[in-house]
Amino acid sequence: MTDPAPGLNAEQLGAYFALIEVSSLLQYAVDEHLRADGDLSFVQFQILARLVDAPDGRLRMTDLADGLVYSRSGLTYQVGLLDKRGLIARSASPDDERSVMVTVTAAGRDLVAHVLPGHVDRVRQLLFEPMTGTDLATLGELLGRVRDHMRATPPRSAKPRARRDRTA
Amino acid sequence: MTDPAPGLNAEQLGAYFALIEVSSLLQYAVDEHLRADGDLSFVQFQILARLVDAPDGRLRMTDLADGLVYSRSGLTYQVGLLDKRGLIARSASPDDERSVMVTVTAAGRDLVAHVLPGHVDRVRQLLFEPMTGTDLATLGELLGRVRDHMRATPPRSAKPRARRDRTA
DNA sequence: TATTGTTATACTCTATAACTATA
DNA sequence: TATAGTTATAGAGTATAACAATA
Repeated sequence: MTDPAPGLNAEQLGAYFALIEVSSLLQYAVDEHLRADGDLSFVQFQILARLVDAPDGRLRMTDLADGLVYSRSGLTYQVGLLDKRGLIARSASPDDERSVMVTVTAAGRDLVAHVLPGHVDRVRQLLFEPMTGTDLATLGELLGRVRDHMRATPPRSAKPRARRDRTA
Repeated sequence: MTDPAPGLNAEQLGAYFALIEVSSLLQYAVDEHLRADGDLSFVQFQILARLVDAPDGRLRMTDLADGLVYSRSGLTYQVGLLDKRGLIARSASPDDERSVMVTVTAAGRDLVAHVLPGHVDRVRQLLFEPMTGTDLATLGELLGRVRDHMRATPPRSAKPRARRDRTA
């Protein structure tokens, strides 16, 4: 900072900070709405949304953990909360007895449907209102590319379970 | 989702999700590094970075709270932690007796300097590696515009203190 | 032996509300 | 009365490690 910073120029720094700030503000606004309108945290909403999107509304715990930047125990905790509220159901997987299938219930789908319009409103108002169609296409392509790079590159949240060499 | 979602088309949805995912992965990686290399959370690093950037390395608590999406008490807590470690110092403001000036200490500057190269490395590797120069310029301009829009538009984190009508 | 998931636990963080002091 | 900041408190969330069960 101050003087350009060793390695990132001013332009890069600006883009980096803007990204952090934009996503923070967006998540803050979206989280606030989800809690008020559906008593859901953003993480819980993401879990439900993924399930609604999945074939038959079902995913294994592991499939859920991937994609969400999340520890296994954290996911168990959140899924447990959703389970208590009857928004999802857990069942044994037929193929692999170790796995747990998570399925959205009708109530879960209803809640997502209830919450989605307002959610989308906020996103549109905050994120997309100041964009042109060209902006949108550019941003989507670019961020998609970056995401793939991040997912592919090096250390993922889905890091090997048994390793503890986190330098910490 | 599934069917385009009421109000956001597939392209918008993709950009939205990519943004959330990219910033989550980035923050996760960056946070991990900061903790390992400097025992700092991302929030703490942001506080220090803002101070290092400020004239005379000083800002009022209120100035710090703006910009960071943060409650006042949360900021007091984090600044308190930094204070205990001798990375910042607090003092009364000469002009306004109510205000508290926060100043980075030499130790704080040293720590930022120590941590910055690795921090920047991660950001560059994850975020900027898959970008062209044009991409960078575009992204910076676009996100800057969106940020200004978000800051200007409606409800900010710096929301009026005395209001409690949060629909909650 | 590796993988899936849960649990127990300990801790960090965050927000709300009440409070003090100054403008 | 409004603003700046702190504190007490209480709760949500997260991660680590240990554990059970299946592959």
